[in-house]
Amino acid sequence: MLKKPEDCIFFQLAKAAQAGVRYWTSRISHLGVTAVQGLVLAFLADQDRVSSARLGQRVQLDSATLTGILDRLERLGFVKRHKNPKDRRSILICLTDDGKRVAREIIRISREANESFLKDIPEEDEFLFRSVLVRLAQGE
Amino acid sequence: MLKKPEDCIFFQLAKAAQAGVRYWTSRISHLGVTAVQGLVLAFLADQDRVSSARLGQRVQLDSATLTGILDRLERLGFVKRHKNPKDRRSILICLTDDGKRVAREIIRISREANESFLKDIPEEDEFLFRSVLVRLAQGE
DNA sequence: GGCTATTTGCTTGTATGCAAGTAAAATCCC
DNA sequence: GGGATTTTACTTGCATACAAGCAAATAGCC
Repeated sequence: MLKKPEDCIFFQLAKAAQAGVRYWTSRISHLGVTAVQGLVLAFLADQDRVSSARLGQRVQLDSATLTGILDRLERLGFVKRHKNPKDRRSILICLTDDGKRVAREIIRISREANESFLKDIPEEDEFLFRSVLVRLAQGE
Repeated sequence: MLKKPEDCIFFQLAKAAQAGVRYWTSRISHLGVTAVQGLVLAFLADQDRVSSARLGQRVQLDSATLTGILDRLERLGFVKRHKNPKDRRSILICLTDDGKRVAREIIRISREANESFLKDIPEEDEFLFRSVLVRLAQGE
């Protein structure tokens, strides 16, 4: 922390991310899903019938965490676990029809939500900001 | 999400913050504290003998969350809850001698950790990046 | 073929976050 | 002065995160 603890990058990152989760949650909670559940549905809409391991790599979620999230998405009726005939260890995560509908709506909402969350950030700063985020996320 | 879910700002923020927490954790875990516990100790080193409410405002932590964190810091012997003679509802959070030692060490580590976490980010980009983080964190 | 190492999804235990609600104490307002 | 409102710290319940470890299944290697 330079002069104050508030200057610590880990604090600043955590609080900005929390603000993002709060905002994103407020935009999709009426669909009955949480922020993370909504992101997982969006990833599944982009690539369906994937193994839990592959989905976890894509969403960058621990297998322990993902198991719980899939449990809840399955209980909500948005997702189903299917057997993988090619590999009896793995499962194939599939969106249900309901899941597909909700996922499409989430993707629609996300466009507007991204824009309005960043409305006070000049366009030319946004590109740099996002690229730093991605660089830091990869960073190790 | 523009073309891909990975482009969603809420996803990018969350993953960058997670990487930050992982890095920060790896730097201070030998002291026996978690990432958040370490930040709370740093805030207490900056301002000791504060009420839980005031500390919560400063660290931007929910009172429910802070209660648990203080429980664990107290169990570790780094913090003590004292009565506030001026207001019997509130408590004064105080660093113990051990807590002060650890907090000083954490602050020392944080300088190097901030620098090395951001080592691939050009200086001129860092200022803009941090200012956007702070703006988004306040944003509502 | 058969033994070993790896992969896969899961469980358990701990630590945040946050919504909702509580009891005690202080404050407001007439 | 005293009732209504607000503040304070806490509790409960749920949803991530992640370390550690498990059993079943597959892949690698001799």
